[in-house]
Amino acid sequence: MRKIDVRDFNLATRTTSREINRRIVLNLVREHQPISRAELARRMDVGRGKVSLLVNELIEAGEILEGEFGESTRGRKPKMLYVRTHDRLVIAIDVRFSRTYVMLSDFAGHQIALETFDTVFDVGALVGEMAARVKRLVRAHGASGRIEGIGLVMPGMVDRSTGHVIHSPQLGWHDVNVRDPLAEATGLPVSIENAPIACALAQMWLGEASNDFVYVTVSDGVGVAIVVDGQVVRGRNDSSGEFGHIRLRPGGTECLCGKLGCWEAYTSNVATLSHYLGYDVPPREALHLLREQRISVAELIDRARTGDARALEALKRTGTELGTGLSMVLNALNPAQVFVGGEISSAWDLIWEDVQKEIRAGVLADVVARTPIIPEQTSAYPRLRGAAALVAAPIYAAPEVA
Amino acid sequence: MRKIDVRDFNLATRTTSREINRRIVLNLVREHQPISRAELARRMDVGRGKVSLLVNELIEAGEILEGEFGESTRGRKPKMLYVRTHDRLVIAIDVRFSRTYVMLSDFAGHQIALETFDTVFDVGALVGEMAARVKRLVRAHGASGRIEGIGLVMPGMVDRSTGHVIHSPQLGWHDVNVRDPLAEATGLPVSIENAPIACALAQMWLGEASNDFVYVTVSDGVGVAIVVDGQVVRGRNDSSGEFGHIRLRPGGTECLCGKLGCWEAYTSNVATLSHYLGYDVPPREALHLLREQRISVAELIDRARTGDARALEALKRTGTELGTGLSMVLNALNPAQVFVGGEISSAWDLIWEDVQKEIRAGVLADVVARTPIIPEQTSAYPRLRGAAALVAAPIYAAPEVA
DNA sequence: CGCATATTGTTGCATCGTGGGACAATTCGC
DNA sequence: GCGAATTGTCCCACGATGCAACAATATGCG
Repeated sequence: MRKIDVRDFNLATRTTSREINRRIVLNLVREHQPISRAELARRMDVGRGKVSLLVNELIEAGEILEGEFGESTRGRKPKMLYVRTHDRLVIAIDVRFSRTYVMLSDFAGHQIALETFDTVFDVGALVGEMAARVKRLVRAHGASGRIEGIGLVMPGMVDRSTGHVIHSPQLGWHDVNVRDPLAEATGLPVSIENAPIACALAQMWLGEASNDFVYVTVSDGVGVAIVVDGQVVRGRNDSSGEFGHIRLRPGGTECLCGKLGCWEAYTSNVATLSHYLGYDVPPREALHLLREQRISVAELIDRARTGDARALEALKRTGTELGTGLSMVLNALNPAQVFVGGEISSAWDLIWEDVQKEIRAGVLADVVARTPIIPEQTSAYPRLRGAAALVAAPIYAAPEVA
Repeated sequence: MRKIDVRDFNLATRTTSREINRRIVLNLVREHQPISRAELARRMDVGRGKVSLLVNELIEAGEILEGEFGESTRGRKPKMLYVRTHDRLVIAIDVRFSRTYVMLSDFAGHQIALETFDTVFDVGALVGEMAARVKRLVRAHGASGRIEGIGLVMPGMVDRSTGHVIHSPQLGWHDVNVRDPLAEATGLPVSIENAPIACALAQMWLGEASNDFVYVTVSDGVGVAIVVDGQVVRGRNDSSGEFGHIRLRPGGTECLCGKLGCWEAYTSNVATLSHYLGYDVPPREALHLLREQRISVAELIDRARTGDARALEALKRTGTELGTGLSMVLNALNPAQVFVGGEISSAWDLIWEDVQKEIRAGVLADVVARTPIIPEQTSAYPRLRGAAALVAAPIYAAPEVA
């Protein structure tokens, strides 16, 4: 039951019904491919006549295509339908503190080629480097299809509508327009998003997520993307999901944000490192060690697996703190699923007990404690898949109505 | 940008476009009444012809009505349109621990008559008493219109779809069906909801709320209703918004829920009382004092206003804790507005500085600290208005599409 | 093979929606 | 009294759904 916003509503025009139904068909094909027209008609509970019309329009538009004939126990064999993905290409870019990743993928997020380079902090230089890589990738592997756009994941706070990076401590940027220069340099449309939301979009459009979930990213900091009813919750100032800066302990450890006792200060990669090195290492110093790759969480996990008791202890401590924070998220939002991304997820078998124990202790109701918590490995490149999803999602999203 | 749920979608039928546009017209009239057909056409950017059709259908259906002629600088005088509310009546019921409130109101939430009685904890007796009051109110004041339904606000966790009270510590109920017996006893449709969500609905449909906000109720406990994009966020187990049981301090004060250090344990009415009486009063005892009306927060506020320094100190302490918790909510959701309901809101002038100070300290970005925090007086009967909104809202809500 | 049966996909028509312009009714200014 | 502006209604072209009939195709069985 949704209230209509009388200052910003969408009237139904003559073609609205058709658009809605066409989009539903497209999504049904996406989820159930291969699927026949008749099967679609059964699932949608409408006549095959209308489905044929809608399907033919989608084929015309290049959204879906007909494949081989399918099997049937009796009667005419169905012609199976697929979403067209293999020859629709996407450039996905993930800018991180140390390195920038540029991937060429198809519309389903399948990797075709991947390049990386050292991130440069000057806007012009960064855009130039990205554009050069894009052109090279397109020249080398772009023959198999059309490039539909660029999805760009930036660290920090971004304004999706203007394409500006509003604030990025990692890059030292304030209100920098990166979308338009990149679009101009490449001639491709660019969508920009921050990392947690991109990861959430990847799960929603290319993964296994339901329509109401939360994606927690654990890296230098801790970010949370909130998805309600299939929509990302952005908040009034594009700054929802800052669970990382909710205070876990009054007068606790100093956080990179300057406040004391933030959740992030106990469970980020920086914090994990601090757990290992001992608390006399201040967070900024631990951050520098991490960034200069003198030590990494991945290495810590290696050490823990090969018998380093202190490393294991540090990870388990992070797990405990992670569980405490997750119980906050669960209490606040009661999502259907929680995804956890970041290096720490590859130590999930080592820390899960500790995570779970804290969740059980911190959550109000037993059913909520049983919310599925799903680790996602960094090796799956969730950020890059998210960048790809940025380009694909608008094609499949529901039309805005009423 | 919303993802379509392929397991639960709504096809556009032949009449969908009309329904969408009719509902938009209804809401425009609701917000801008009195308004003419021509003005509607301008706001909607469509021809007056279509608006006339839609308006006439709505008049036929009894949703809106024509009033007197309006003014215009030139040309034919417009016939003004109004939402029909005065002769559409609603029964609003608010069941609280000590007393139950039964109100007869019109569709706009305007009170026509109000009765109260001591809450009885036996389901049958409670339903009987409620039904008797409803019948009496309808006999006495119901001549002016048709009763469209009953909105019932229950303390604790409710399942809106089944009409069951799943868990109510205040009443000592577990999984009790209260909706169907009341519907049968009165012959009226009954909608059931918990208190925070009802208050949020009242603000959204009868008040000044935007489409993305949060309603914090402070009473025996602390509850938060979350509204995103004009929709209430219920969560997987109908238990979202339990910010009250996020831990503020490890090993802190015992909460009524049994855990230690919950926000609720520091800012509920029970907590405020504890601040006044001194912390050696355990929460259950403070709760009993409150419930037996040996002392109330309203009285505490009176004392503070008449020079009782300890009372003022207790309130300010509650304000500080309230601010801490609100900063959590702001960090987590970045809503456009926050409403605060409960007895404490009538001491807002006394505590606002303390609230604001904590919000400033606890929130990550300055803009977020400037989120409007709006106290709502209990004298406005937000729960009862919410109960009324329960009946009215489905009439005005957007049709579910795609 | 010949035929009944079942299934898929297409076509046609009735009905109901928007889109847009012409038209009558009404009021004000000159 | 007349022109101009404004409101509300009417009408018709076109687009979308809803439904049923129809053609195409495959299987099973005598």
